[in-house]
Amino acid sequence: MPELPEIETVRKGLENILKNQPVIKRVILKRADIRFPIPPTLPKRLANQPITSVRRRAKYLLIETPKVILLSHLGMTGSWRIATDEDKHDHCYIELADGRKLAFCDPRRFGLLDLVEIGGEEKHPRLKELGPEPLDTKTFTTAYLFQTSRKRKVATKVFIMNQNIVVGVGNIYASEALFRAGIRPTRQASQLTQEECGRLVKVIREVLVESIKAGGSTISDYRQAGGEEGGFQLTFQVYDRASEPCLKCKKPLRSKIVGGRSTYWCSHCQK
DNA sequence: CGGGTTACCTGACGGC
DNA sequence: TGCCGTCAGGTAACCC
Repeated sequence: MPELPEIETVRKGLENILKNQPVIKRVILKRADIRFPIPPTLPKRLANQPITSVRRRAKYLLIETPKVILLSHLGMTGSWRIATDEDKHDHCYIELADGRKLAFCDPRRFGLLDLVEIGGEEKHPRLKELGPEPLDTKTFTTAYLFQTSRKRKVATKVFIMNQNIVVGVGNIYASEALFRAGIRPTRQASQLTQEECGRLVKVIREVLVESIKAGGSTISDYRQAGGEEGGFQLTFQVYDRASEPCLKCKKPLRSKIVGGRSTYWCSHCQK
């Protein structure tokens, strides 16, 4: 479901919703596990804590309090909302002292809720292996991508979706970025030239930034934290457009499974 | 370790 | 109307 632009859009929405630093009154878990067990101490540790900030690392959201950080991942179908109703897939409610209630909902339960100790982000098992942020021009560079790809035999699409190489790129933006870069998804990562790595770095950043500006991509269930749909799905050039004409050359777009995921490209425009 | 496959889970949709 | 197969924005646990 959500890739970097969708998570960043949710982060901004939550930041806006929580900007007055509301105090958490009570946390209610509706089940003990989602994909992994939720720490049983989570409700107690968050109780009476003010929410001081909402940050993002990769596709994870970090809701910060002075004593502990609530880590969440939305998996394919997760969402945060101010709840005015109950959904059967709500797994956690955060009751705020101002009377509002935050709900974490995730029908497929591929998401995650966990705690991170203050200052312990580098040690957390889900965070410690993550690659650079694609929007950070200091760490996600042409030289970095070229060097890390040298001995990799995997398809370039699989390579850029590997969160240990670069974070935030999922199945949609991988296809979109490769189209923009003119690189076939199936090209071995080790075959990429330095120049191609430079184009990839540029277009990955470009497509993510454009999508964030549009509020992310809504396919079916992704919504912004305020419930609005995103708009970037209207600008997809290849994703989910198998056999439709390429917007550059008019040839029918191709699709096949690469690395277990549906993949779309133009065999004329991408080499 | 790198690379490939499968499993996890619910729901929507299309074909019969 | 219903049943059945397929697919979905992610990731980690398995294999070799």
